[in-house]
Amino acid sequence: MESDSTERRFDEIDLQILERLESDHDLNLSDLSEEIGLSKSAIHYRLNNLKEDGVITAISADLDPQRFGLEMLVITEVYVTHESGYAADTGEAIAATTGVQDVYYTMGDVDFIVIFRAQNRDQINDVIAKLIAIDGVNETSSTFVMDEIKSDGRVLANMSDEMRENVRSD
Amino acid sequence: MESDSTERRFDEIDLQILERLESDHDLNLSDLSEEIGLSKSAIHYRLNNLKEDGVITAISADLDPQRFGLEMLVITEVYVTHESGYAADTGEAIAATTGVQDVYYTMGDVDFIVIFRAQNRDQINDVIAKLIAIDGVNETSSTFVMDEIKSDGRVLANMSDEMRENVRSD
DNA sequence: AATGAAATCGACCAGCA
DNA sequence: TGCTGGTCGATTTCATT
Repeated sequence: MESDSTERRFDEIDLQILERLESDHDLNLSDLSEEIGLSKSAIHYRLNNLKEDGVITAISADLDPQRFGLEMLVITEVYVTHESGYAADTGEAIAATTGVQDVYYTMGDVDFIVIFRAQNRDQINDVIAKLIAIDGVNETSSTFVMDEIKSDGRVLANMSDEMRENVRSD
Repeated sequence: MESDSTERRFDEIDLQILERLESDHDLNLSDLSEEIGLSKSAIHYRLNNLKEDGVITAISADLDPQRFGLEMLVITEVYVTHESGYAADTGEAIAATTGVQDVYYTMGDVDFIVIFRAQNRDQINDVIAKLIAIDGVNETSSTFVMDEIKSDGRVLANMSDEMRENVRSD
């Protein structure tokens, strides 16, 4: 599983395989083989390369948060105190807070944007209290998400034609 | 693949299976079988139920955005005009914008929070221009993400012990 | 809901272009 | 390096409890 995390290029076959598997990995290698017009072994060979190369970071099961009672999604802006220099430690502490899903270190006014899920209001308060207690955190401002209109971490599925062209080898 | 999207409860075995597969589905059913102390068929049986029940929404390949040159992540706040009533149409239009990954309809000051990736500054400008052009959109304010400290959509992995207890059937 | 046996599918290998 | 066909091992399915 090697990965140097730099951009690379893909031929149309790799892009087709990736696009398909990014949406649904529960498939017949035989079907894919026919659709693309390449033997099963060849697809398997390409898949192995894509995994070793770190393009595919994992095969994972996607779970529905609703079925676990996680009906609330909160986006919190975190401001750090001016005195603290680079806020790397603060960022790590935020990321280590139980329940926190995403932590982004941002440019500009706000220092961190934090996203987390909760089953009820008490849990929301708990997380915010933990964030405020972190060394270097000065202030927080939370927004409640009323509707998750789109939440789609897929990479290729969200790429425009132009973006796709930029990674094509042909 | 039935799903009524309501909360349900899980026994410890289901939770163990889900926790494992959420992180890595490149599994060895035999290993899982030994770890958990249940026959391979039984685990497969439970897996089928979890899929049909909509708890597992998909098995998918996770791709590294960096390898596709998507080195920039942007978070944009979108404000709608006061005249437009419920902003459902506006939300759908935002979600349909090419490149956009997440769209959240939020309470309070800001109306939508939009997250998208780009390969270069031109693409960022393109997306923002498209957002402003949408009917009902009044103003946008974008923040550049300098460091993606944590970005982990896994559900069970981010649940606290308390949250986990709340969905346990035992 | 779980089991074991039978059918099916994916992983790997040696060889080839 | 990328692909093929075949073999072995693993998984999915099914009848049965």
